[in-house]
Amino acid sequence: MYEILFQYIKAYSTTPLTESDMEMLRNAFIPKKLRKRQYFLQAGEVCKHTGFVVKGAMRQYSVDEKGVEHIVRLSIENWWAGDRESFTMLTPSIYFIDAWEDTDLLTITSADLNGLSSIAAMSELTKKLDLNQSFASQKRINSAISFPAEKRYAELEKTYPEFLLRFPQHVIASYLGITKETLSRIRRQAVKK
Amino acid sequence: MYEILFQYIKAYSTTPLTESDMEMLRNAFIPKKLRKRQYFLQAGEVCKHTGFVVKGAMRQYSVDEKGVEHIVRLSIENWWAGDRESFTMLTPSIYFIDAWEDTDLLTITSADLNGLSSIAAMSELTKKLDLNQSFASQKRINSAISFPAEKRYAELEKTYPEFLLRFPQHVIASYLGITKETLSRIRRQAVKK
DNA sequence: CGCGGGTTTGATGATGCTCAAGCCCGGTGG
DNA sequence: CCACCGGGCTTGAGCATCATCAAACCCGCG
Repeated sequence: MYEILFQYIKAYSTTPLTESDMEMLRNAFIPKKLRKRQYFLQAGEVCKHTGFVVKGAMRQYSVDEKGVEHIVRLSIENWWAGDRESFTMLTPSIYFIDAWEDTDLLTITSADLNGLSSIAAMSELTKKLDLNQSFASQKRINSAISFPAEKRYAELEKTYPEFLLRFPQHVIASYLGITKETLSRIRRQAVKK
Repeated sequence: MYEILFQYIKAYSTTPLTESDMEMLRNAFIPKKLRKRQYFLQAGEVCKHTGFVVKGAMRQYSVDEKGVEHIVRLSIENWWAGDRESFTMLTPSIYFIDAWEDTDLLTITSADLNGLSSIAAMSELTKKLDLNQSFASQKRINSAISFPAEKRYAELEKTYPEFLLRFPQHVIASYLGITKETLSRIRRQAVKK
């Protein structure tokens, strides 16, 4: 279980992990299993843990006043789940996070994560992740305001093809900010070409 | 000129700036003046400098195949201008950045910025900025996929009222991902209430 | 006075949503 | 073995939102 996390950290960092580093990581990260549909976070709560997805798939979404879900983030193996803002600021979240498949996580609290900053590879990792997150967000904002639904779908297909295999269409539609009906029609058009 | 930057850094950090810190900052940050409409960055270039806005207002935007501008970011005093991804990865940018008003910047290269990480207040600052950027992006994505134009405008009015005073409506419209005509009509409706 | 930049208004049409119905398919239980 | 159910996907009709295009207006400024 932890091996996967170690591999992941190594892949992201230039400095190796010592045996004592790994010991610290094993102590700080707590395994957690979620069954399909089980909540990892509910709106209104503070996101006390962030989770590394060892196996499974998760959704992060807001729910509007009409009860419609709007998916802001999807996570599968080797991704993270958690509301970064709530987690670091310890403020109540506006998002729900739940498991879309049965999922194995390695979870950690904000305090424990800060405690790991002495591990060079970890501070390197969190910095890179924050940056990558930033870049991805910028692009998604640009897409959202610049392109029609059809193009955004094509882009998703290219950028994260894994998502299309792991999540049903209505989830993908919500991620793109459109309805499942619209996505269905877009795909029919796309096939024609 | 540098005083404003120092004040800004102090406001964001818990550690004070020493005289030698300030000396380093003065050496690393180069003043630059831009006239209205002058480019700070053009698509295809690598964003070699990021700029702290001492005075003025700037736009960052992409241009689609029809030649339409899509504004992804607006910066005024005490904000930063630059394409974070291109700047840190040294890859060509897809964005244009130009001055909307005559603008005074303090610019710095990626290498020089890294060199400043020895100043505690600076590494604290960049970390906080990255995080804030992350949070803001997440919210904007959520808005873009969840809410109709009218609500997004109301949100902008609440979050960044300064923007409405500094930029003309067609710029705001582009930032919201709608046309100037739509924004004009939205505002007429809003006044009625 | 005329010009340029910005805003407004109207008419028309595309895009995407809502609601409703039907289909497909892989369970589950009689 | 089949009936039924639930989840997901598709299709259609009507409607809301927003874009496009074109024209007019407003106003500060040379």
